[in-house]
Amino acid sequence: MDAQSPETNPSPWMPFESRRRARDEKREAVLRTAVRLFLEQGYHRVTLNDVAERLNITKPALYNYFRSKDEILFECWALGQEIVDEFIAAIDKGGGNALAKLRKLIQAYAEQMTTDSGASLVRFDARDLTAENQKIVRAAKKRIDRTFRKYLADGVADGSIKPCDPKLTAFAIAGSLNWIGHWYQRDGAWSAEAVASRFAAQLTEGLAKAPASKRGPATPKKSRPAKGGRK
Amino acid sequence: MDAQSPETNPSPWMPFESRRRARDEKREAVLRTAVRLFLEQGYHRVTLNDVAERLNITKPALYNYFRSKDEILFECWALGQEIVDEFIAAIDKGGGNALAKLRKLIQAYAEQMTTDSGASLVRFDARDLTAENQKIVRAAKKRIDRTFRKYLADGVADGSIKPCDPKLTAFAIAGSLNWIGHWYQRDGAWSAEAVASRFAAQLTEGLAKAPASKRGPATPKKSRPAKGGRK
DNA sequence: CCCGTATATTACCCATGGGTAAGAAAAAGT
DNA sequence: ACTTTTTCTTACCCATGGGTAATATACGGG
Repeated sequence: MDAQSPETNPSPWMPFESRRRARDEKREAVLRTAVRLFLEQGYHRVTLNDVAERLNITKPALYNYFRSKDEILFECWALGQEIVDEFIAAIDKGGGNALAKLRKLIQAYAEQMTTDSGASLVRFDARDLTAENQKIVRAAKKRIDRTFRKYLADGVADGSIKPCDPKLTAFAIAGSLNWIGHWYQRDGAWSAEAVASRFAAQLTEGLAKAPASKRGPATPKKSRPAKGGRK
Repeated sequence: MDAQSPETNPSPWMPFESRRRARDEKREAVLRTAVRLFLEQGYHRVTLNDVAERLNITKPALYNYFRSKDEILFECWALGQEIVDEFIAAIDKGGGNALAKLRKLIQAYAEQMTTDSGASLVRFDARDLTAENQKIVRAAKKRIDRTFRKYLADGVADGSIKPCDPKLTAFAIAGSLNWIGHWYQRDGAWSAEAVASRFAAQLTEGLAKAPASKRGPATPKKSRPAKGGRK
């Protein structure tokens, strides 16, 4: 993930300097700044002046890139959702039985929750969007939910997961994962990958039918040299 | 806008009728209405006029009972927190080993999440409150978190729970439970108690050291472990 | 160097909604 | 009754902040 130095502005608008970056880069810079501010202070407490100020521009300049505040919010959300859709597609195409796919999904989703764009998926309020965009958000949430339920149901069917109610279990897992977006902070004791792998292990070990010996033994931290993040 | 919800018109201010209820009842009625509206539409989209209108009064009348909008929000939150504090105290005083207490806590907390006052604990944004009230909220959240972690740590210590990281596991459990406040709706297929007991079972069965038979905990020893881990 | 286009700024509009002032209308006290 | 206190209403204030208009500045091509 892009190194965004603390507190500094990665703004393409340097006060008195080359202001000639490509339009898309500026658009993205707006979104990165907006996401950060929305998460820090909450959408309703952040004004467009705040966003603009942090970018060394003025509010009306934002309207060259976006039509409204809620469109900015939506695009922020979309950035995060895009990533989720991508890894869902990748996992779905990949191999493994249902339980293995579920583990991958949990791992990827948990990691996503530790990022700004991931946290925005659960910490933004869809009701701040237009009716049309709310529909899009609802559809996306439904896609995620369906994926979790499908893996659970498939796992029960193929015997890799012990009988459970897919709907309720999906809610339980999603809740655990979404919550990461509320408490995780980069400067904490746990790396994103560490949190994700612990969650993947812990959330599935109660579900696996046979003693989960695929990769991580029941004892968590011995065999996995998962110290610093690879990648 | 729409007509009053047919079943729910607990307003002591009937249009042209007895307006003589006790002050505290009216205060509570304001809070019940406010909680409902805040949950339905979100704090920032609800105006005090909206709240007043649903109570058949006008906005300034609210200021006889509250000093500000954010005080109303805080009192709404406090109603829900009070209940949590009560059952935490009850469970803590009650019997059972750490695992049993954890189950009780999960059950009670899950049920609370299916109520308006419970959902408000996780769906309200503390940043809408004054700095002092934010401190109170943070302290309360910390109390809950400490309770979960304590039961987990005690359980690991007394052998009723298999080794795990109490902090991370507490987050996982709390996340599942808090999420209930986001998806549960009373008119769904599941009763609050049913959801709660399923969660209590499912979230702990992966933790229990011995295969948990339906009711009888594996080892109902007299274990009353040291309680003062830290304070 | 000039002109068209993209981009940014200054200055403004105005709906919204929290909050208040002043006084009417009930309750309660005497 | 009539006075006092509490409760509620009408009418208003005004800071906030999303959004716009008019205009200025930079940029790229001829």
